[in-house]
Amino acid sequence: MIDKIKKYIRSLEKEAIPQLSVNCVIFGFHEKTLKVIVNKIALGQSTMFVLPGGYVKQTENLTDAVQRIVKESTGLEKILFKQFAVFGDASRSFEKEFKVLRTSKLDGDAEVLKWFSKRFISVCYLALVDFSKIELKPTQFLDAAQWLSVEKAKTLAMDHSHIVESARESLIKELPYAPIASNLLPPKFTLPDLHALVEGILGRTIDRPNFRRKILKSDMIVKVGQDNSNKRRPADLYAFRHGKKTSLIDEYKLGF
Amino acid sequence: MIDKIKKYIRSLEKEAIPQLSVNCVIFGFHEKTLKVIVNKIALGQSTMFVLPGGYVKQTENLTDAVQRIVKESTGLEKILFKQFAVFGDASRSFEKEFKVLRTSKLDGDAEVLKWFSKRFISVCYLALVDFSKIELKPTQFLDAAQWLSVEKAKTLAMDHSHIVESARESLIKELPYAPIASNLLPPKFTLPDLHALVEGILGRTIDRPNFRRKILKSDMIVKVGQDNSNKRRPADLYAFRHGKKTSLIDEYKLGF
DNA sequence: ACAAAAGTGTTAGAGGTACACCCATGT
DNA sequence: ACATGGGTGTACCTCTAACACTTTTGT
Repeated sequence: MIDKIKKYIRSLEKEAIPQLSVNCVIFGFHEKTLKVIVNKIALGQSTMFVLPGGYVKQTENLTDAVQRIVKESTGLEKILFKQFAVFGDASRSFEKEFKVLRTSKLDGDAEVLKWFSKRFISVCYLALVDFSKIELKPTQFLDAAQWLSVEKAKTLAMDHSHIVESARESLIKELPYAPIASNLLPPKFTLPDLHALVEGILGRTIDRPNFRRKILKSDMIVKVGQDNSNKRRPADLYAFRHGKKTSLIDEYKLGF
Repeated sequence: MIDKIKKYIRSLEKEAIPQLSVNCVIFGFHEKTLKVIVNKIALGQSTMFVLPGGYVKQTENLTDAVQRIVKESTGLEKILFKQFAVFGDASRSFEKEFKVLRTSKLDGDAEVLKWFSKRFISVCYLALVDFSKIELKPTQFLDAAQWLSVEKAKTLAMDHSHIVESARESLIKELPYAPIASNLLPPKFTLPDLHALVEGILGRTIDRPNFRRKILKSDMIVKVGQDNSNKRRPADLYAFRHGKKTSLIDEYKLGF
């Protein structure tokens, strides 16, 4: 294992841009909750959770690196993503995290420790995926990824919790302008679904009747059937009209 | 000159993060126009304009690098700035720009050419300054910076025009949330000034009477006197109440 | 007196908020 | 029948957009 890691590090030193990484906050929506994908790292007795991420090849565009990383974790290819922040303070490295893992064999290895103690600048992207289409996969050095509710993602390694928080803020700011909902929901969905999603993103309640009217008047969704699920009164199913606007408000109003 | 550049490059190779740079879009407002600071590079017969920028030292936070660069160009220290995008496609370098400068001695120098042909990832920041406080200064390798109207900043070197355009979009999106106006105007200003500023940022007209009412009702500015300027009817002078909200709308409404 | 820019008033209509109410289904 | 969640109606109020109007200055 350690040899495999060393080999990987050496290949990065040749191919990758030094001290630069990419991290992805991959959002999904399930059971009325906004969730993100995290990777579990278990070395020795300690475990920690990190965001999916990786390095950028010299010959690779940043966006291509993101697509590669998202595909690794989710199998999906053409999804919506957006660069939202860069984290790169002078002290930003995995050095602390590595020193905590006393029980790991890696701890003693100078070459590996040195690599992970380097300062890294991370360009961060948020990505939106349809939860129901995702089959989480193990990646090269990690166990299978897993979903974690955004509310519970407060104890990730290094600054990754901050990255999630920042991604969420960015998502809120983008909500009015970008087709966010249509990327987080399956092709067919009910209005209560959409309502819960928007409430989940904003972190507050929205009057249900008013929400319905606003969305319906905007003309961005069409009724496509009935919900066959087995609960109470069946809800109408809707789909976003593609080609039409799919953002939740239609222009820069900004209060003016 | 060329030796000085070579020396600089060698110092960067020791101290700076490789392939990473910082660029600043420094906005100011003057004569009812939104402007940005650019540097003129004159080598041989050709000239080109670039955004203020520089490298990040290994031991330096990104924000410290930005402050250093802004200070170099403007002399100002505590100003508002915000990271808004990263540009870093695989083909992003100054190679083309350098090859165009046939008449320059630098063109023939392999070491310098190689340095400037490297792929660079640029973390971009927008900064807001009070135009009236700025005294533009020449920097290490450049003539004095100069103000250029945003509308005319379409032909900067490499992708710098795109960076400006992107900064402006970001500024518009931030307008409702951040204290933008108070950083672009002098401490005392008239309502017509503020009106023109917002129109300048948004790139469209706003009904003057309605604008006045909206701003005044928001309670974020106070009357502090009369304008002593020598035109027509004197306008009232206002100042932002610090401590109070200074953004143009007060909360995330987002259409809901 | 007149032009130009600052500042005030007014009105119709759109949009937001809050809440009461009706409807369809499973148990 | 009744609880639950889906879906509709409506009244009140605020905000917006548009434009007419008044005021204060310099010439």
